[in-house]
Amino acid sequence: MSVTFRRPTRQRAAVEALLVSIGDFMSAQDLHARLRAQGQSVGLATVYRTLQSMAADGDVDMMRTSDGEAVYRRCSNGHHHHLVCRNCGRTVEVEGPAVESWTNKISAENGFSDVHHTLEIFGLCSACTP
Amino acid sequence: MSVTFRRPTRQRAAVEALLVSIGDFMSAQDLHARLRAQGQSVGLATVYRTLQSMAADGDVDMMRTSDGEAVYRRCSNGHHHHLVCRNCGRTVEVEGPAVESWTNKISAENGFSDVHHTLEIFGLCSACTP
DNA sequence: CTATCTTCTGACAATGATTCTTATTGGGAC
DNA sequence: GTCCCAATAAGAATCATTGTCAGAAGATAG
Repeated sequence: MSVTFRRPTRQRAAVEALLVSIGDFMSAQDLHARLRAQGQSVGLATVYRTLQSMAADGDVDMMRTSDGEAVYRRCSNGHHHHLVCRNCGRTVEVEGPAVESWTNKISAENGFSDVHHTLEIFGLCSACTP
Repeated sequence: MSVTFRRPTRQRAAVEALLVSIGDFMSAQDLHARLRAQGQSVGLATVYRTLQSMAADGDVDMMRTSDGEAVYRRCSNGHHHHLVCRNCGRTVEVEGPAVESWTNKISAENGFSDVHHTLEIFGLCSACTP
């Protein structure tokens, strides 16, 4: 568990605060636009770098939308997955101990080590079901 | 199961043949470069369009690498997941009925319908384990 | 507090995958 | 063969992401 030191800067604080206030997945571009709209002056590259370091530290959760764009969210700690509404974007965090053990078993059976996995579920939430 | 009609063209055949002969995941860019190297004249946009339609028809399997690039592979039919070596790229297809039922259960519990999911496992294969 | 060391940041250029545009081609029904 | 329309080629355009590098701002020793 490498907990690299990060300097507390205005920009880092702004990104974190915005993530907290939104509480939902957002792309780096979107985050940057909102910071600008708030009058906060933060560079786009900085937003990217900050999100990457936060993701590396486990402070935010990163996932890719179906078209490959990276989106980030302030997240509870611990490994979990997402149930995402493909219509309204609502996201539910879910845990699956059974999935964890399954991936470990499968990996071991095939001689794979040092594994991690990604699992996302896309569908229509109750509000968006016709 | 919507089986849209596709015109049998030289380009489509070339893409399919190459996917079969390689038998492993490859990006659209890579596929295009190889076709060119073989002397086949196929446009890049055509490769993209062809792969997209093939993926839509279920003829190939699409997954995204950790850096967001889409890669495609001629695949056995049916839903399955992948165990990918992050060092050498070797891929093993795995099936997980338990995972399927788990995602269905979770989705139902949260009121989600019409769901699909993505699951990829990344690790080091036995040959690449130090 | 000041000097200094280092990391972080900002502006913009560069990259690279993917999509768009438009004129052209070729499959297939008749 | 002829006509129609989907498929294609070429390159431009888009867009997320990363690289560059000089300057700014925390940290820390003195």
